[in-house]
Amino acid sequence: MSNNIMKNKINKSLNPNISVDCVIFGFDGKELHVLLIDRENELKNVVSAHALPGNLIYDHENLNMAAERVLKELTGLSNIYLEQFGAFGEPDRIKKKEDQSWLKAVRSNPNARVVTVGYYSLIRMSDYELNPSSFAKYASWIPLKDIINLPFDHFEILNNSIEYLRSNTKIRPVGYNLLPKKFTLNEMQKLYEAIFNKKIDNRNFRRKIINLDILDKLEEKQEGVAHKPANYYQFNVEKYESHIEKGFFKLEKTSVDQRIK
Amino acid sequence: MSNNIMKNKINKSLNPNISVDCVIFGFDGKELHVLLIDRENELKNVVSAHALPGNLIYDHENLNMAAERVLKELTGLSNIYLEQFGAFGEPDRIKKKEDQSWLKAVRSNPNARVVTVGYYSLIRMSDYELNPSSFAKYASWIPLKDIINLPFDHFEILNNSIEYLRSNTKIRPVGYNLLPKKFTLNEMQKLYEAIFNKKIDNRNFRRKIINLDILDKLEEKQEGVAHKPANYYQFNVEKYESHIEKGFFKLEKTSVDQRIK
DNA sequence: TTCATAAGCGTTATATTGACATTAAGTAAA
DNA sequence: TTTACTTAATGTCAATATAACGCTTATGAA
Repeated sequence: MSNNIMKNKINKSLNPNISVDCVIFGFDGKELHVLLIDRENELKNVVSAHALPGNLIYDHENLNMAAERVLKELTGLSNIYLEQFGAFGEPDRIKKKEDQSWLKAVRSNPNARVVTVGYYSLIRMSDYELNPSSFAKYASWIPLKDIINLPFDHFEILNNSIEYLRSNTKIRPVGYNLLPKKFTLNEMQKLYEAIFNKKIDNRNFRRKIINLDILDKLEEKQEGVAHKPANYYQFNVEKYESHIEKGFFKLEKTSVDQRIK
Repeated sequence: MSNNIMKNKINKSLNPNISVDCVIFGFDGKELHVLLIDRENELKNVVSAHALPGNLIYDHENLNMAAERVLKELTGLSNIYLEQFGAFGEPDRIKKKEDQSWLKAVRSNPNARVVTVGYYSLIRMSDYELNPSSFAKYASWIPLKDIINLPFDHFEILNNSIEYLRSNTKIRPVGYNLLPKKFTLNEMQKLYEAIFNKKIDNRNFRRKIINLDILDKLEEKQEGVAHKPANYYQFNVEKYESHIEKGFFKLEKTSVDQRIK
């Protein structure tokens, strides 16, 4: 048989049994958001308009490539570092009644059993929210706390990704991907509070972060704020990288579980 | 074994694109071992006789069930707690030339693209090595350090599982599943040294473990050993469970990388 | 001028860590 | 029965990290 024909065939074929789903976290300085696609563009009358960006993979691409491609196709985002956090394979995970009409609309084999691989990423919302036209028609940032259900097993996948994000944050600094280039220590603290949904003592947080020696203090300060202006900081990439493998963040005992007001 | 009958039966509902592979770690008091199946029972002339126990999943079972079933079918082990540690989906992961004959022998669709989900577990070798007849014909314990290659991407999967095991061990005590019911503190220390492949200061290790307050000191001592007999300890399951989420183990700086003699 | 708001700082008591060396208890061999 | 051998078991100190805690400062708004 001809390799080329074979190849072309394969290249175009979506594998009916394997998909990827992406959980993209964004931070706006106050709370965590998740990037969800808006399925109303594809079909009216779906029960829940939002869903995680995800789709079947091609047989010629690996899982990372698939996640990057799917994310780009569905949200316009590209060059995003994605990290795998789990595979989800309940046999009935896409069998819910309310999900069938959408499945039939977008899948050529809507009854196939699909195992999905979850990827997650942390990005600066500000890098993308300024130019929403590129993808806002199909995707939007939804505050994490407002997401109370999702189609298929996406809500479970989302919860898994949060657990993963938290345990990741305990062993490495995560702000580099989520915060703007320049940020204040309080913004950083709020990020950590948002991730853990806990309050953190500001004096201890500052001391810990400063002692990590991964930030450079800039000359610049906030302007136009009705309070003492905060100093801007930025990550020192070199030092940051060298700390990534060391493990560094523990919650203190007093940062008990409590909703942040 | 009636390979053909099995094959035909299974084929009706085996998903050709999704498999699970299991990395079962065992500890004999000295070093880590991995449970590998012996493919010579199925086919002569394979390049590497050993492989991770793994196979395609059924469409009616979830990933955990599949891993448990596959493990039991290939090694005889059952009631093993398995934990997922990653999905592996390189398009060419089962395309190596030397793996094709074996694939053709055991798969009805040997060219299908397969994404595999890795599961791992830690077990007491002593629970199983005493009764090898149950599975030793098809599987055997291989010292981790002796495993230098494996078919497909199994070596990469194995290395991933080790990384996972290590980071897991840093945040929770792992001995419960690997050590015998009764064990000495030195056995436990050797387990940690085996996992991290580093030497640990015995005084500091003892202090840390004792301070965790997850062990009960038994009245019993070693007998018949040509040195001061060590005290036996066992896990206090209640305390152990309550510590699991707390995170507890850090390597000290002096435990630099070095082969244990 | 005062007010409201968030920024930014410091100390103390406690707990944890790492580094390090000697004695104890048993078996085996002489 | 003495000695040798082997692994078990223990203690301390200095340095570091942690948690708890309240007041002052800089700015824009009223």
